[in-house]
Amino acid sequence: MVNTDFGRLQNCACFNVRKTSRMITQLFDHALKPSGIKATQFTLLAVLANEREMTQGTMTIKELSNSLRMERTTLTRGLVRLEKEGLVKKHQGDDGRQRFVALTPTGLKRLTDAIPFWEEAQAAMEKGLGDNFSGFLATLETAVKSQQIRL
Amino acid sequence: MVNTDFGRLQNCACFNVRKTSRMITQLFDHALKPSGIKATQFTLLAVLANEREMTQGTMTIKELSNSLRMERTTLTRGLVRLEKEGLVKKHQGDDGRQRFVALTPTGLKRLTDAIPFWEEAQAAMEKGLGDNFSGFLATLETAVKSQQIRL
DNA sequence: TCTACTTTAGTGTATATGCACTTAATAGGA
DNA sequence: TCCTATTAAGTGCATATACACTAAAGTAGA
Repeated sequence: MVNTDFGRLQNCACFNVRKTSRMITQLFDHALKPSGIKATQFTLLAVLANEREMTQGTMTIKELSNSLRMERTTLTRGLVRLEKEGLVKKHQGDDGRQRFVALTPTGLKRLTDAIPFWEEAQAAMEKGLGDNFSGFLATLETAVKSQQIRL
Repeated sequence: MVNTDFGRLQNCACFNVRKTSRMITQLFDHALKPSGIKATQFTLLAVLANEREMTQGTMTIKELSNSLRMERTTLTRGLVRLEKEGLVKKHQGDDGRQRFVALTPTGLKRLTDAIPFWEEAQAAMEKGLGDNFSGFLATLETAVKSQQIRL
């Protein structure tokens, strides 16, 4: 007997997280419009800025990819675009295989200029979710951690 | 005084939901591999199957796009691919502007064949999140609802 | 030191996503 | 009835995403 209750498929974790992701990405992209960068690019620049602040150093593509939990080759394509705009720069280290990625001064400026627009979108989410906001982030973190096998 | 505390950017709702979305999508795509469809296509077929079951009818592109909260043109591209594979079919109604979309028998079979693989991935999420699973879905729903202005 | 394995990054290809714009069809009023 | 506004869908273009594969560099053992 084949199960034809398709309604339960609407509880699909993938469908729901992607739907939410689309909505939130549109919100952030819209808010960031005046800054000239998209939400994903903002994220990249932010991680690089934070890393520079914390370790005074740069990260390899692989380290960045682990940190963002983004497929390495996806990251490569994004960095190419940022590099073309002069926002990041790649350096070769002692190990000739590795590429270290760092913000340029232009990239840092672009990021800091974008922050107020990011704040708008982030505030909209915080307002919308109210007390649930930190729970929202925590839940996402839990979901990611729960499947950390496939890194 | 410029704020240079980039650490707080890691609480970005967009970054975190996209990260989670990437992880979960990889999990589902991997599980669905033997079925020959990807997670997003599974979602599309599932919504169409559910709608057929519920209303005996078909949906227009616009209705589908609202239901999935997916930009209409994104949906159009996805449907073209599914139509090429013979999984869905578009029909023109009385209103010549509208296109009604329906599962084909092949599409229905592909979907039902894929369900066991979907169950695997869904079960992995349920196992990973444990008691938090329903809360996870509820949180995503809340986030989407909280910004429903931009539909 | 040579060779085989491993590690790091890039390419080819395909899907997913959405904005700006266009096209086609309907609706509604003068 | 015609003209204009609205609505539904499609196209051009660009970014995001990831798998399979390739290339290059380092590692380690015979």
